[in-house]
Amino acid sequence: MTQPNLSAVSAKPSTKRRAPEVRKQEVLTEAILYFADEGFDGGTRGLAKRIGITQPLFYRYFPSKDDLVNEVYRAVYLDRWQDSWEVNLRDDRQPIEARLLQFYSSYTGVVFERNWLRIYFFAGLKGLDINARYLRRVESALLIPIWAQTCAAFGKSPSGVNPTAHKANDLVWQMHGAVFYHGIRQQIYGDNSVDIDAAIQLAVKTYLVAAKAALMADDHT
Amino acid sequence: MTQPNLSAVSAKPSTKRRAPEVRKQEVLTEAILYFADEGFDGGTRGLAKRIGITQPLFYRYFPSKDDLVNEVYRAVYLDRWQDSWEVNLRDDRQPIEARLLQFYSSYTGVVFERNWLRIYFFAGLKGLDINARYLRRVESALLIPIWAQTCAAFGKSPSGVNPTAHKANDLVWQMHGAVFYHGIRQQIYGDNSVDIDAAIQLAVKTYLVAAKAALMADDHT
DNA sequence: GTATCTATTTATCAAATGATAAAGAAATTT
DNA sequence: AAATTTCTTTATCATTTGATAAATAGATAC
Repeated sequence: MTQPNLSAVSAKPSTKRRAPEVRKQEVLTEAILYFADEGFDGGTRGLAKRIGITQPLFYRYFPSKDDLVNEVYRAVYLDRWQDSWEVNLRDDRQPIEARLLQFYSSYTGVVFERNWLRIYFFAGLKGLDINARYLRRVESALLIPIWAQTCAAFGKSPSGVNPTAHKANDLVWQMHGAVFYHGIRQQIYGDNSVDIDAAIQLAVKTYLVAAKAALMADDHT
Repeated sequence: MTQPNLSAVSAKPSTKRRAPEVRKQEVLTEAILYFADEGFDGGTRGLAKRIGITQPLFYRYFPSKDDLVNEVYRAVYLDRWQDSWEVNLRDDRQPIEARLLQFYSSYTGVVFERNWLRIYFFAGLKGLDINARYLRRVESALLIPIWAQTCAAFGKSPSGVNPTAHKANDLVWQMHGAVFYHGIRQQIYGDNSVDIDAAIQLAVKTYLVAAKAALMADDHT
């Protein structure tokens, strides 16, 4: 009945024992990749296999799959926000165009990463409030400051501006949307003909021209 | 053992017998709504309940769930393409601005419908080629013609244009992306502060200004 | 070296999934 | 009205899912 040699041959040379914090971090790191690939309906067994552990081991580190998913969110969205974005946008030692180019270069470097964007859309489709919350932060911490800095760069005060037919931030949203759309095409649709840098340059340039025109139009501040 | 009255009371007054074509269409129509809500991982039992039939009945009309899903795609994407888009964009009896406004009004009316956009993203995340195929059609049938018409409107020939730092269609992609992004915010993220019409007007206006500048810049045709 | 602790696995569960076969019921044909 | 066709349901299956309990095995303490 006993097969002493078989167990010695076939068995697992792989999984070593880890310190709890190490293992938990390892699980979380792999979970990000896994859920980005499979969506949140991806099975815990598939994830376990990818890590090289057995499926019930999750439940020592996370009470339920939902808890794991929530930690994935936190890791992806909160931890990857860079405060330097907000700081650098306000640094008026550099011209506004340079600041915008630099910001979008850094921002898209984070946001147009496959995991980030895919998880973002999985969350949006699932009706979670992650996206709305994130967008609110983007608007208040990034887009509104961008408009304020743009106004300042052209010697205007944001409050005194009377936009012709659109709300003040619409131009910023337009630039942001144009850039973001290229990331979607690249990462979600798998279109590899997209040139992000070119898109950023064009969007920023177009934005500044349009903003200047809008700000100079009502020249009676 | 027999409960004659119970069956008469509780039983199903709902499901009537239908002609095959009618039922198949009914299933397809509801499947679009259902998969747009739940994603393609939504269960066949949930869909059956929503229609008011039993789950095995699907397999009389569709060999497998995958086949049903494929018919959903076809119905949503192929059947909703409007040839008038291509025609009207080329109708130079109207100024280019009016044509663009009219086109995006009609286009977003179709594409920014909840079902359409959600299924589009579910497909994209699942790695299906629907999106890439659709985008190729958008580019060849809509965006490239838009650029050609724009050039014509400013008295240029598309081939003779030497764009400064970007490819010829980048400006069109930028406009398209800015508009599309608003649909995403509205339908995927559930942001109801989005004003699509305003976004269209701004995007078209900005595009035409930028295109004019780009076309007039290299004035040596 | 034995005992204790804890990280990991094996075995297992209940629920849900896509799918099939056979039974039932509403039409239609004759 | 009986027979036949076909639309629909009931019963059921094999897999897969998230999750738990008990057994194993690698550490550390004594």
